[in-house]
Amino acid sequence: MATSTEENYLKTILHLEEEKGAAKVGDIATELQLTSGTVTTMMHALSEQGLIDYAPRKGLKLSEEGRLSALQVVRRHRLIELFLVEVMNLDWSEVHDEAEDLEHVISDRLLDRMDEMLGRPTHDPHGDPIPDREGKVTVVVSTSLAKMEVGSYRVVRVSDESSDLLEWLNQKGLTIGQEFELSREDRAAGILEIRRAGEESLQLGLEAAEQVFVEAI
Amino acid sequence: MATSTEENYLKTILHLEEEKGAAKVGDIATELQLTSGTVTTMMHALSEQGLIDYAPRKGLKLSEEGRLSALQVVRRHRLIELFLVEVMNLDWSEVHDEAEDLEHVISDRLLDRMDEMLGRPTHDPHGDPIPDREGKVTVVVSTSLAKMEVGSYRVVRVSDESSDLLEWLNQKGLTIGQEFELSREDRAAGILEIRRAGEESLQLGLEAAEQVFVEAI
DNA sequence: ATTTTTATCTTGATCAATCAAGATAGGGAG
DNA sequence: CTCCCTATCTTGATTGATCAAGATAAAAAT
Ligand SMILES: [Mn+2]
Ligand SMILES: [Mn+2]
Ligand SMILES: [Mn+2]
Ligand SMILES: [Mn+2]
Repeated sequence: MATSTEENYLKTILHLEEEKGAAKVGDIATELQLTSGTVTTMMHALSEQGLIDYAPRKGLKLSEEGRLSALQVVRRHRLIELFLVEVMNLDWSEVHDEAEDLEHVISDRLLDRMDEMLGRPTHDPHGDPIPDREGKVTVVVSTSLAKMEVGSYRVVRVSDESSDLLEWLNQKGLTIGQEFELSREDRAAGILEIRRAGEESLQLGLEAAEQVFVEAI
Repeated sequence: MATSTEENYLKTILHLEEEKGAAKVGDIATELQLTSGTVTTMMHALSEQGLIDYAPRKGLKLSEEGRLSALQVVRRHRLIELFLVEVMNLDWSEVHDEAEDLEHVISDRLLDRMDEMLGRPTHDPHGDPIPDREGKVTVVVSTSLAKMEVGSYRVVRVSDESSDLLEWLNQKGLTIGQEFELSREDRAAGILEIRRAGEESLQLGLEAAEQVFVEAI
């Protein structure tokens, strides 16, 4: 089996492929906070194991086997996050780091118990889809709030990387499923205004809005 | 902080000190399935960090700090085991291995949630005491069933090392708290006979009885 | 077509954890 | 008092993961 280090590389490559179409050595290094030389070395190792197709200097991509492995890690990560929120009552802002470690040690047995206990859920606390045991993923259609025009929207997904933003969103009640009106977009000032029935209006910066994904309603 | 490898060494040393009075390099090697040279190297590292008092060739023992660290790992291990049995509904025969890994990655935060959820328990599923946050441990008084004479007893603790034995005990209803009568001890043949009201009598070998700890009633 | 830039690669080194093989110290046997 | 046995130690090597510094190739700029 892949070591936890390798699992983290695979997850990062999958993430970059989904985000930017392809994973480059430099991007992997940035995301994992490593030097590119270190990443190059690991690319050889992963290639050796048939987890990626790697042509030095030309590019790399997950092999079918690598993609499945990566999806299994993502599945573990997201199920664990949901478990921590639903069963352990931790806040959605504090489960990511914990899951980052647990995802590498939890047994299939225990994972299945969690899955069962949670009723075979399809989405994690941040709105990300949970791959099923075969690696199938429901696509979540959504656009970053930062790109939207004035109108009515529903929160569909939130980036789980910034704990601070998650805390703020939670405090303001901007959780998954929440509906609201984007009442003003002041691109020059980089500020958006959000309004909900019976609530005070809120302002948030574009950088924050980048992390919130919505669908029109 | 100590690495998981170091945590496992500390736990083993604590175990040996409790079991045999002192931990020797060779015993640590046997228990962790390593060569003695490897253990010697780690002894220098642990000594360096002030976790053990080590005099080459003379002996070693946990320092106060090392003892507390070891007890924290044991606390994590046992709380996790209990959580897996009580909350996750895993069998007491399958939680040890899982806890062996989880004990090194779980956060204080999550551990405390488990502790809270379980009602600040004092004993794990096998009857072993759970050290409190300060490392205080309730002593469990018990003797191995293998050493007992015919009479009435209550199961107080069971070794958690043999998954097979745990499964068998569970199937026969010989769980913690269970009372029974030791009706025959045939030392020559290495067989003990156990009887309970309204149940068929059971036979078990001395090696198995070694692992079951009881108190007279 | 050259030159320059820059991402990627290679190399030599380090650190943790480990083993195999051989050295050694100390407690017991004679 | 010497010899020997055995547990413990030391040494040299390996593997995984990493970095710093320098080499190189492909793309971009001139
Ligand atoms: Mn996450
Ligand atoms: Mn991780
Ligand atoms: Mn255990
Ligand atoms: Mn362990």
